[in-house]
Amino acid sequence: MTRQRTLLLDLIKEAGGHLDADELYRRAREKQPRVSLSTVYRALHLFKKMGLVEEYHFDESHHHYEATSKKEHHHLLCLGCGRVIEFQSPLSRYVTRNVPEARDFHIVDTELRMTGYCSNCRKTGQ
Amino acid sequence: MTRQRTLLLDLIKEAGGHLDADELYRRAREKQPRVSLSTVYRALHLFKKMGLVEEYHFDESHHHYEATSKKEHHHLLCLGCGRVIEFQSPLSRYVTRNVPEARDFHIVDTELRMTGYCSNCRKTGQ
DNA sequence: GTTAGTGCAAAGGTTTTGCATAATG
DNA sequence: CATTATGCAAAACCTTTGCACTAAC
Repeated sequence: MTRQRTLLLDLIKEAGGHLDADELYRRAREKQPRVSLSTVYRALHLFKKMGLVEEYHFDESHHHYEATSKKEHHHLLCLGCGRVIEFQSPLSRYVTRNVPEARDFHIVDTELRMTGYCSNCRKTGQ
Repeated sequence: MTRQRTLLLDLIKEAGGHLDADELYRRAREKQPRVSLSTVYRALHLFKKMGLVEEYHFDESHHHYEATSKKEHHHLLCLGCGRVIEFQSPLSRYVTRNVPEARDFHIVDTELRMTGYCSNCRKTGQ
């Protein structure tokens, strides 16, 4: 555990939500101006492997990361305002119970991503 | 509609499963040796916007594309052999019915991606 | 001290763009 | 013939890697 890794993990945890590598890099440099992007990526890989952080594929271009939480949760992405709404739902249980193809599958990870328009954006005509 | 786009759409449809841009490019060149990768990407964007094709985020690096099917379906990815198993499940209905946060959301798209180990890979010790 | 992590810059893979040429309607 | 799509090469974007240097244990 190095100074950089401690900082990065703290930032991820205190962010609550999801960060991308670049945002994490920017926040890290405010505290330690000399951290490099490589360190950020290397730390993210490490944290992911250690199970401390989870990687999400929200949009087409790049990834988002988030501190692993105990509860299974998923994301709603609003196409209007870009807001990301988290919700809890035992989807992996639902799927293992209801989907024959999944029955003899040993599930490691479940990622549900729904896109659409939130109530606000629907009112304002998107 | 140009010669290239017709070919590309045909290839996507006849592939059944999912293709990435590069695979599509390779197949296209077998029929029309001079198509370019740019054309492939431009066509994929267009098809996506037209609703003819859907984009999936299976792994971290690049995207996969698939002809839009009528039935809602999702994917199981085996971490052992790389196999992709499709299954049908009315998950968006399940979520809109059971998740309060989703109730006043107008859902456009639902993408569930589960990773794990298929029965074969479990038997052979992964 | 030895091992592992860092910063920098350069390379990697995927996707996008500018521009002149060619094809479409 | 005007408009739109194409091919090519170059750029952009995100991520990874090589290597000399520094920090951790």
